[in-house]
Amino acid sequence: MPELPEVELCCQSMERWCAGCRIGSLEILDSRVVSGSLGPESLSGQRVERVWRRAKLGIIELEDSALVFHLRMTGQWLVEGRGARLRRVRARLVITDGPVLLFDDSRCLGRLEICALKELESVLEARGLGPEPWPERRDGAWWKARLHGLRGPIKPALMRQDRVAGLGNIAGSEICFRSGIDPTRKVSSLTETEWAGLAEAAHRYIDSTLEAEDSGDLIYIQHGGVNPFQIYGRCDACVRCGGRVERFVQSGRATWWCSGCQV
DNA sequence: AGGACTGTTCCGCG
DNA sequence: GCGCGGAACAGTCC
Repeated sequence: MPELPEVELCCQSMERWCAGCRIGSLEILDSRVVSGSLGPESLSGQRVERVWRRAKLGIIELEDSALVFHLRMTGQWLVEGRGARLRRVRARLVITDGPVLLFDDSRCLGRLEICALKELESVLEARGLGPEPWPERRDGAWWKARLHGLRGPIKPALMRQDRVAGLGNIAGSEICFRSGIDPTRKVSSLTETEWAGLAEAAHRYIDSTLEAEDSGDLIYIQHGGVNPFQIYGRCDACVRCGGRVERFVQSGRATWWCSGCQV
């Protein structure tokens, strides 16, 4: 469950489950998921100070070290023993006087990186991430400046982690739809009014997705959940004009759009 | 059987 | 430098 809103909710849950508690141990069941300058054993006995998000990364900050996780496509943290369907458990994080947290990831694309706390800043910096689009209010001028110089279309530009961090393929389609902008429009062609609308749409997309998904356990569409999005995955009629929603491949990723609403 | 999938990284081409 | 296509990672779901 991989974009900014899902990672944000994951970090909030992790914070509830383990902040203030101590790590018993981190057991790595699949060595492919782990990397970093420290080994898993270095986390044992340390208190969890906080869990926070940067782009699509989650950071479990401890007294002297940090566990940075990336869920990629199919990773998730689950509480052991709650009956959730497990696909592939790659690591177990045992919390003293707390739950056992499972890092479950069917495709094994997700990663855990362990580093010293004093290295955390440089570890994050090495990712080359742009600034956060949320929760701070960003205006049209900010967005225009962030994407300035890109010659391609707006939708893939929104997914550039080095320009604005945290937006993914779903967000790209959703923000274009909500702001009424054709996803194939060149970045350089957007007007001031459109930048302002895009800024508003980005913030509303994140807020409303958080609200829609913050109902206990997040269930993804293909697992029988309700589609919380306005355009993404909507094979049926457009929610605004009733017209036909189209899907096409752009920069190798699916883009959903309504030709009636997006100019 | 075959295609699609919310992410990232790498390579090659123009 | 830039953008894009494709592949890779590896598995599940339809």
